[in-house]
Amino acid sequence: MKTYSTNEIYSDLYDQLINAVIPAGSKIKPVELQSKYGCSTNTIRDTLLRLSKIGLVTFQMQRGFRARETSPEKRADIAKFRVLLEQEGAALSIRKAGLDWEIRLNTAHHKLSHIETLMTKQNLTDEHLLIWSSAEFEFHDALISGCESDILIETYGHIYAQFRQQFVAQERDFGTNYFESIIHEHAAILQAALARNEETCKQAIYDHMKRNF
Amino acid sequence: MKTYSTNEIYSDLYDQLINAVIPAGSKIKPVELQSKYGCSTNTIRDTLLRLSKIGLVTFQMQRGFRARETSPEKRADIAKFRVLLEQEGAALSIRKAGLDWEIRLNTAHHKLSHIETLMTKQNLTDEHLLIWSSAEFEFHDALISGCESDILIETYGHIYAQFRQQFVAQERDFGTNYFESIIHEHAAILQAALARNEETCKQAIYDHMKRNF
DNA sequence: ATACATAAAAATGTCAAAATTTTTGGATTT
DNA sequence: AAATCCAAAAATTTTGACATTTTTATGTAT
Repeated sequence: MKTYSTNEIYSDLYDQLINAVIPAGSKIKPVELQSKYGCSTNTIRDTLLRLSKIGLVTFQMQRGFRARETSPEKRADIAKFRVLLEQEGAALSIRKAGLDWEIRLNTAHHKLSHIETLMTKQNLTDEHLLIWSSAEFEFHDALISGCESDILIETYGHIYAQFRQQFVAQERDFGTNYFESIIHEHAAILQAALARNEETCKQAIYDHMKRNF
Repeated sequence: MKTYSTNEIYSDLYDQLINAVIPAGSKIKPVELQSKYGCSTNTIRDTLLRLSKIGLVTFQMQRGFRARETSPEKRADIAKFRVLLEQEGAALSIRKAGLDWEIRLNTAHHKLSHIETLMTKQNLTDEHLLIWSSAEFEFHDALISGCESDILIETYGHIYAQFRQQFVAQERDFGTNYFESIIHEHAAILQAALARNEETCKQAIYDHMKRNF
């Protein structure tokens, strides 16, 4: 039987929350996870407290933990907030960042579009989805990485995680069309960013997200 | 000797962090707090993990806890991010909120301006500062309360707390002028909000914060 | 003196048991 | 049938001891 280090417990739970293996809104009981991870309930508690920092888990005194709730309203709320942060982060990057940023963004986009092209041709496994998911984050993270605001980047990371949590269970109807659309959307964002066109870039970010409102 | 409930430990530490009794950047050792609060180190650890959710405390595996670091750059960063969130929250409130919001905002402003007027006349005790601080938050919180975005409101709360933590130690040179200035700034925000003028309100928010950039 | 290795001390993390609180399910009353 | 009460069960929190890791202090070699 596999034994888990605390960090492994953390990232395993993280993945399960992100991929809705632990469904949004469901109760999370330390006792039930104890046997799986081979540790005490306290270690689980500790880990869940750390996950509550990024908002994947909610915590109430004497009532324990839950995977963060979801609803159509909450999904729209997160999506809109993500747009606000990403637009600001991208605009600041466009204004302030240098060549490093352009290279980083380009690289991230290259990886992402490679994976996305694959995914229009093959039927998609969970494995693919996991790789895609992290590549997508890296692209968006690269986009805002030149903004020179640590707190914006930190907060965006939390919101992106929550966004995944809320939507992943939702859109299992990916289909070929979906990836073909977002290939173009990501390309539009990249192009506007490299052209240093703030308004076009903001618009492209909005267009990329608007299906989720 | 006073005994503390866990919630009291939490809010006591919260206050100490907000008011820089625990200075920004300093190490926080559970063992040292244990005797003061009359509990085990684990309970302190638990509480500190919860405080790290709102960003007042940073945590690193195997390295324990610190009050969040401060520096001129970090202060400017937090202040600018606060402007972003508050401008968006206020603009959405202006667009969406109804009479309830106006009343709530007006009430909060009334309280705040009363306290601030007092503070131009008397010399200010820590007691006053504590009351002012919570009234100030209530006003800004009321301003964005009509935005219909839970995640924006939640995040704003965290950022506001961090803002206080970063700045309270800084501007001990309050002086009479300071309160006379912010009385006008708060009034300008209120007036623009009630007039439903988004751009003016955003500008007033910016003006209120710009001394901190 | 500087750098490196090592031992002692301090701090942090993990555990299992005990104490506390909440939830559950059945019996009783309205 | 709905609401209230109670006791048993389950879940959560707290504790103190123990294990691990990091930090500090000391001594040795370069």
